[in-house]
Amino acid sequence: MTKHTATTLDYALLGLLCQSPQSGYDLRKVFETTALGSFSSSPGTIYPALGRLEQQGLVEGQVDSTRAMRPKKVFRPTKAGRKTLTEWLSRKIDRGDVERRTDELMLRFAFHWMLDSKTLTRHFLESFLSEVEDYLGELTRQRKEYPEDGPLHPRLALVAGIEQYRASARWARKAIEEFKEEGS
Amino acid sequence: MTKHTATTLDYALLGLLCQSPQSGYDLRKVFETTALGSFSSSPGTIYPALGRLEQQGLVEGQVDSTRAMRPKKVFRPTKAGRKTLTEWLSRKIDRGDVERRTDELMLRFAFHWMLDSKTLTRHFLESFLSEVEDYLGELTRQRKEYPEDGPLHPRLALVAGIEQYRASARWARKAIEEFKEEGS
DNA sequence: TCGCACATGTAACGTGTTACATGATTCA
DNA sequence: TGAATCATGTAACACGTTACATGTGCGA
Repeated sequence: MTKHTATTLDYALLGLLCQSPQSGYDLRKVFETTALGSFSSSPGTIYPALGRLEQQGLVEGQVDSTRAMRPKKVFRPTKAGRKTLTEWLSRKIDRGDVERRTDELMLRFAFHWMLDSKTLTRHFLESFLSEVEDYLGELTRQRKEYPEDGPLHPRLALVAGIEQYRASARWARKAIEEFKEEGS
Repeated sequence: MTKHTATTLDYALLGLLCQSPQSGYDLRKVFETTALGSFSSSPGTIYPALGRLEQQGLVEGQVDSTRAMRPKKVFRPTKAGRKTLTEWLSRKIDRGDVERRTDELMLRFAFHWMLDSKTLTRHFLESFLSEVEDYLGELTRQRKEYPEDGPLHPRLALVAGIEQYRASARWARKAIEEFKEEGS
């Protein structure tokens, strides 16, 4: 029950378990076969992480008793686990998140269906967009201030970043539209 | 001199020192004020990293003797250091790089000016583009196979990823044009 | 003289990476 | 019988994060 700060992987696991209870092995397959791959690699990370979550009382695992031999420990989130996850989902987005943790933000967004609230999702997208636009301003300024005679490659790398964030901004604007309608 | 595997931060430091010799404090400011911020935060990371690089003989630091009191250790890359860096710059790009280390790839590209070879840079961009297109195919397939009745948010998160990689692909195509001309 | 920017470091801690270890079940 | 897949873990290691420690020089 000790209060530890959870890592991105912890939240990813928690989120997946909220979708459907499953074993460590099942979770590994999800990471291997989907775009979530960037959040974990292998047994050495995932099993200890599940153990930690269990110790903290965020998930509970029970050995599947139907199959006698060949144990399989199926984990499901506890009430505290769900609360921790939703707290994370609704956490305020800051500059650091968009600067160096965009992937984590997208993970958060993916799990937002749990909240089942168009308002909260819209709010998430709007503050995401606002931070992205802010940061885009900063990047654009940096590109403008880049010395004319400086090497070409760093400038292009900067442009690559700008284009990526522009793409994120466009995506967010479009997504906001999808959550504009009234209702749940 | 022991052979250790270098981290991204190590290469970032090495690359910056190839641009101009400077102190740990100077380097920290670079990380704080530019888009490179995602690669380091603070003294606790950067000074130990410099120490490691020095032990491995990749950089050498000498205390600025002009200022009597108030020491300032200026680092510059050794020949081995430059070699390590260029080896990294010309390393083959694989799927894992585009899947989970795009930022590192952009860092590599930024330092490509050191190689001073349009051919190598073009080659870098072409294989980057090819891997990105490959991965885009995979992501698109995942989106198509996503169940119709599945939750909306994960699908949108997937689309966000797709759009980001599309932006990268567009950027790469444009950049390749800039390195098409004959010369150096 | 008060505080800020300069300038360099160390220590504890946790976590990801990599590699290894173990054994059951299924299928060719 | 051998290989691949299912299924869960442990151990060594290094790195990043965070917080702390220390002291100089300069400007208000």
